[in-house]
Amino acid sequence: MASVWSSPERPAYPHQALAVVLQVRSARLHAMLWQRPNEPFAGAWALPGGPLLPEETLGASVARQLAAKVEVAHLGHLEQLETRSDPGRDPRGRTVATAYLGLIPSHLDVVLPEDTAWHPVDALPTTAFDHGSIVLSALGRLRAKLSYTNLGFALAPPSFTIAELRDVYVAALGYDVTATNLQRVLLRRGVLEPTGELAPPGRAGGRPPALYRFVSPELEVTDPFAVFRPPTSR
Amino acid sequence: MASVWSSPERPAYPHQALAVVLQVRSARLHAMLWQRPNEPFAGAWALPGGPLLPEETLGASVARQLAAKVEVAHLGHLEQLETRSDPGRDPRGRTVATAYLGLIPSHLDVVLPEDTAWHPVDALPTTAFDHGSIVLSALGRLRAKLSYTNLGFALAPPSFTIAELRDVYVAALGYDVTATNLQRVLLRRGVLEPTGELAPPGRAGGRPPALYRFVSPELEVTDPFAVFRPPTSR
DNA sequence: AGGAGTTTTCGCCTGGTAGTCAGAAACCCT
DNA sequence: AGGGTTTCTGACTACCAGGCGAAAACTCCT
Repeated sequence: MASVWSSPERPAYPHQALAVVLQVRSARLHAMLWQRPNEPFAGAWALPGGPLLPEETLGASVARQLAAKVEVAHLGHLEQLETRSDPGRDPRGRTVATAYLGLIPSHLDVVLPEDTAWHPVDALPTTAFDHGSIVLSALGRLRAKLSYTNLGFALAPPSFTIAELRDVYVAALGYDVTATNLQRVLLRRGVLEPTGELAPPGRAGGRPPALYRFVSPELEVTDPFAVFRPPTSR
Repeated sequence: MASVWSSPERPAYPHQALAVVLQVRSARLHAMLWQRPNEPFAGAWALPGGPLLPEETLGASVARQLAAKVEVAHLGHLEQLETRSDPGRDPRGRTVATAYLGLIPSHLDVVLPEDTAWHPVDALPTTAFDHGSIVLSALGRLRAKLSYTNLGFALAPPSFTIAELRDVYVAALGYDVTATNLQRVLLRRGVLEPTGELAPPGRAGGRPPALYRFVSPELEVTDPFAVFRPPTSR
């Protein structure tokens, strides 16, 4: 055991950082994928990513690789997901990959390179390597955190009406939610606050909706969901 | 970007698998650590772990490294935590480490090697590298999952009284919980079931408590805690 | 054998939160 | 001015967690 430390061994394997970048576009949740020109998996769609450099953290590596695709400043959130190490995950030889989850607010219109495109997560094309299952893993993480954190800030525009926010949540969660509940819950938790302004009504008329914003652009757990929580904490 | 795939580059860095193994002992939550004999961090306590071998998954690697310390069959649960990649985390040179969380049921009396010992998590000794913060990360994961999954099965004996189970939860969570609530909640969720047997009362007398067991030894999410859940799911 | 002490078990009550629904409010268009 | 549309607000219901106290079941001591 100590030998590991006393002689940091050479090899290991190429380590790459991958990113599952998600955005709500046209009321559907999309993942960013690029199409592989070469074997293996030529023509299949893969997650953006690349090798970890000598003096780089994984987080910095992901950000650097993504810079080739999008404005990194557009990322509303970036967090580590999991590390895949199956020796057979790349037919050419062993690689270890650490996947990240990246989120882009829905109001940003991202210009992608030629080989890269958005794909609805509920209708993914043929994917390369284990990237399909990594996308599913990212989806699970996003959906869980949307419910018990304020993570919505990373998917929503700077300000929005409750109806617009509802569309974002419906697309991301994949099931219907009512605007009434969304508003009441997020307001009580202190996740949302009104800006004081109103948005113009739609062309069909209707009462002008109030505009809201997320109170904090930092990830916070807003529902402790600790069922055996101590009496004083509630 | 494609170059990454077409020529799997050499270097990368030594990749190791680490494990935070936790067990409730004498009503306190303990972490398994071994004392480093050499520099750096000579005398400090470190997490068990070691290098990833050529044909090994990270999960298998962790299990193999732990076999040097404990019976792997004793592990009630093992899951990946996170991957640390800070270039400065090892003063001798760069390493990347993937940490796992391992749990051992409280009734097993694990015999540890000479250099290895259990330490209460609320009074950790001086730790090596970034291992102290990794233990804290594991703690957070355990405490969260105890509340919304059936993870307790990995910390508790095969059968137990509610009072015994309460002691395990109190130790693991770090705060007081009432036996009444614990019983009612876990029973309603279908996590616990009575064995039908009774345990003998303590030496002071008292009503003989019923024995319970966890219904499933597999990790399951028992509280969807999805606040915006669809109507039918409840 | 009976009573005191101990521990578990069960039922009731309370408070807080999510889900539903209907009506009021505010605006556009004809 | 009135009908259509959308948002907002409040009331009602259901469910669940937390707290408390009484009843049950047992041991020990006298």
